[in-house]
Amino acid sequence: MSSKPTTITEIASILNISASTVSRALHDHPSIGLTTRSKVKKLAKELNYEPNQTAIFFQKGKTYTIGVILPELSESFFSTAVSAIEDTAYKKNYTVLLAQSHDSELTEKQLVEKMKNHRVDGLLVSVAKNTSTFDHFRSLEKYNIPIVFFDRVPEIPDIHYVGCNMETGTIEAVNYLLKKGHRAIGMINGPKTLLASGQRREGYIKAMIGNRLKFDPSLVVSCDLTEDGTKEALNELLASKRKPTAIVTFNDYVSLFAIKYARSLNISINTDLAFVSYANLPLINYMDHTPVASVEQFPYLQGQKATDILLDLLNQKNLKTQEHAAYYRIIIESQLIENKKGFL
Amino acid sequence: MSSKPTTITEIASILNISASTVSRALHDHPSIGLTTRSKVKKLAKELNYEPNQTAIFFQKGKTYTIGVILPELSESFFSTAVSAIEDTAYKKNYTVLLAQSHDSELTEKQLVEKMKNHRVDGLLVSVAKNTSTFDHFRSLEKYNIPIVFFDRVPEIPDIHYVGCNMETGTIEAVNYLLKKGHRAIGMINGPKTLLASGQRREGYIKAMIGNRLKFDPSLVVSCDLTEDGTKEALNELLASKRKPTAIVTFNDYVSLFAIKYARSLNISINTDLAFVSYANLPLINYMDHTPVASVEQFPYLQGQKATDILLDLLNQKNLKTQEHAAYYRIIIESQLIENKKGFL
DNA sequence: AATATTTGCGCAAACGTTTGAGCGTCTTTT
DNA sequence: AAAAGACGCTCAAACGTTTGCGCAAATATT
Repeated sequence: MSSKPTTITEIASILNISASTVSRALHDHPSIGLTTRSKVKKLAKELNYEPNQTAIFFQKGKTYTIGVILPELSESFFSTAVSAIEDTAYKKNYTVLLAQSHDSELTEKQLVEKMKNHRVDGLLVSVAKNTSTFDHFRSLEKYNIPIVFFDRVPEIPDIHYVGCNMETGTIEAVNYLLKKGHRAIGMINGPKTLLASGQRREGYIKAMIGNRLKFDPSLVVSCDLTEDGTKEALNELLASKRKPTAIVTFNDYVSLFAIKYARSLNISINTDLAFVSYANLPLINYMDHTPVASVEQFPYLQGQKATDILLDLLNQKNLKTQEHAAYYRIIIESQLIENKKGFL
Repeated sequence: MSSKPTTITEIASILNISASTVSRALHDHPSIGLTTRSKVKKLAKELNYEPNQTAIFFQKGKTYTIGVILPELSESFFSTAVSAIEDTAYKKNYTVLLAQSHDSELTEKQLVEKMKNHRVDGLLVSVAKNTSTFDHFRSLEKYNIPIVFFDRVPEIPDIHYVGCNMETGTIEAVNYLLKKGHRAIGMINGPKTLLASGQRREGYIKAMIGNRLKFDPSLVVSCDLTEDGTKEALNELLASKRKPTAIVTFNDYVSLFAIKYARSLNISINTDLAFVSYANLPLINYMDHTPVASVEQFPYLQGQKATDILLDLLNQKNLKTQEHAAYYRIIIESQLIENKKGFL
């Protein structure tokens, strides 16, 4: 019934050769003759030999596991990012250990500890929205566990990351709205701890100034990304002197919260008040009242790049290249996508 | 810089005792005296000792990894199920190896092979929608790797599974519509390979007959769950002699596709044509035109139960209980949830 | 024909932990 | 006081693989 898997040693004893020869033969080591090599491979195939990964992991002192810590798996952005991470890692025989911080700084810290204990080879992190200290990540580097941040990148120096530059997309977004005739353009931004919030703000300012318009700080408010927070933010904007006719929101969820609330105030979406957002979630395809445009952040690409970088770092470590040249800072340019829905 | 982690042997040599004593002390083995035990634990804490998992995995001949194969991670149902699996597994020191079949039978087979090679201890599977043969799963059992199916459960005997009984929810759904006065109730069902499709059909029939209504087979059509397939199915229903005033759809996506298409035909949703669906996706909260009710399938609970069962099976295996009593068949009753939206 | 080089393989150690068996030493029982 | 038992610890093997080193035989170089 439960036939034990074949081992290298068994193959060796059957062929009356040493285990090391078998190992080398299977790895096409040049010092093994063609005849024995083919004999070994033939028998291995016959016996359905599969290398014992746990033994290899142990022997190599590596787990071939990369940890992934992100806020919320059920968010479409992250699940497609994970999908990319998974695909990329699998191709190089790496396994993905997944964990969600649920956007809590405390949980995030605990997870970092757990990952360390699990001896992951490296870590991919998208930080919780309110994480304010970053010592827990620094400590991992002491253990020689490289970290690559993606998407939610903290504003600290000397880290590897791949992020999406929100500035370009934001400039495009504001320009788009200006072209449509809007002048009072509001922004519901995210928490100030996030790099992306700063970029959005910068993009907003640059676009305004680039069009010889003055920047009105009261039109940019931040929120905590919750439904209630969005309501407050929208109230604030609607109460401002120059009532905006268009609003750029931090992401699609905020946008949908805002749209929902605005409709409850009998504001007609995209005629009285137009929305532009970020993320371009698939659920937008099902909606009736949606942002007129959305800034795509390329989650699959981000996940892929981040994993590539991490695997590269792990190889560097292998090669004992103590001085890795520099920090990877991959920036993907965001891109405004106009929302072309059917007639809905 | 890269301080190597402490090992049991190091602790042993510092205290001038044997490694086995240290190991036993840390595990509170009764044969170790109180004094040495506390000495060991104290030093272990000081040196920040963390057991080398790879060594333990290797030694125990287990990977402490459970594989998860599911169709699509980005579907909200599965991502919350994975969330549950992850949580449950982590508590027992298990790691989750994730893979997506993208609803392809071929990919699924390849993944099963990969999982075997990775020596996962057990497998959690939700099958691809068109998987028709199941030998690839059977072969794993020969290797003593237990499988627990969840949600998308194949219709084959002698398997462990946790599923959601769609019959009850469907009966509730049809009763609900009947109560609202509908008489011509259509159903857009899923592929016939899925157990859940049969259950929905059964529930539909039982509800009709239970209300002394005759069952009209032309009102139940199946579709492949794609947008185009949904259109076809809806066309078919609309063309039938008794044009339905309400439709029960296989899941929320199908429902939304159908609603989208129906609106394009100028059919007024929930007045001309009411929809009831399954899954109760969060995105429903953002929609304007949604099903009036949805059958909840409890993804978190399913993931949790399935993991519990798998871990239990793994323990049985440990205890060399060759004859495991029987097959786990956990069935969670689905439940109709009325869609109480604000004024939207 | 003698020396140098290559080719093909085996030996043994190493990775860190767990665990059955063994063995002194101290305490208890008769 | 001798036998029996409990206690506390050590020894050594085992898990499967990789890899530096060494050694013989075959081949190539003078």
